[in-house]
Amino acid sequence: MKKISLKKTGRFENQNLRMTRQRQVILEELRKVKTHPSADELYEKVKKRLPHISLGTVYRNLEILTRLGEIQHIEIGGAMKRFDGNAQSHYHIRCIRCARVDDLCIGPLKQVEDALAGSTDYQITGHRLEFIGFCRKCSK
Amino acid sequence: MKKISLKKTGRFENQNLRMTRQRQVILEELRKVKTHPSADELYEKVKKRLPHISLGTVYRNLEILTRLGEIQHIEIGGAMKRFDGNAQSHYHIRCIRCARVDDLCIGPLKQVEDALAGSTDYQITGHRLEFIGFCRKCSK
DNA sequence: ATCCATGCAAAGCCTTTGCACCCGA
DNA sequence: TCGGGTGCAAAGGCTTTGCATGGAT
Repeated sequence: MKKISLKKTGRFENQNLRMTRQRQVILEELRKVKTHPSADELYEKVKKRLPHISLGTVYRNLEILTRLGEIQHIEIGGAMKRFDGNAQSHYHIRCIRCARVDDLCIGPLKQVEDALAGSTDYQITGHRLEFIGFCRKCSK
Repeated sequence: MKKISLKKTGRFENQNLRMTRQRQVILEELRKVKTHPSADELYEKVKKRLPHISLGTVYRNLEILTRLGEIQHIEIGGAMKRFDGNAQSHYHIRCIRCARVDDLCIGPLKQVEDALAGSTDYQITGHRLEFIGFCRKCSK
């Protein structure tokens, strides 16, 4: 497998970060798969190459790599669930900074699901769309 | 405040569910606010009217009400974070039944953010879109 | 009178964190 | 060498669950 190098980007050096064996393997294993593993699933994969790695290290590195933009979280919102008394289909917008969530008054965008036509073998039942940005208060 | 009645829909009776005072108040309080409270925040509100209610009851009812379609969760994905080795912006599709997540090969839909123009005072920085449905295996 | 729902508390789960030692640059 | 990184384990925070009791129909 081609060894992944991030040195050219300078992302690590510029932030006083080091490329440890653990970090490298975590990144390689995540890049290798097409699935979207949880931290624990990735931990299991990495452990085959580095049997003594700890789950905490996996978490720490995933957080760092996400911050650097090398990988991404799949998830809208935080770990804490939020509830909406309005069961009607509508979209939300979330503030990056203060985590506030507001409703949007635009209705379901038909073109969204249309755009998907033919490019998946899933049987689509719906979609969820969330915008992110800064709320008025946090824009200042 | 207008008392909420779900009896006309038969949603409760048909499923051998009962409309308890706790369930009613939880639903009323959630309908009353425009924010999107977490379970705990809602618990605090409900507790003002029913001081002896337990957090567990709030959780149980939110789960039931969501299942009935009376309210909705705001959150894509589950409580467990998932990671993607591809930091490029792309969309995901998630299977309702087995929770599997796949990438979609359609790029960012420009019209999505365009559709929002003028209907929010947020400073938009991006959006997240996730489709939901049944994967091929679970469609059978 | 049923049996679903509740309150309480314990258990679960995923994630974060403190600390002493390790090691990449 | 030096300070970021690691392993380990404990702590955290939110959510779920077991159980005896309560209450809606």
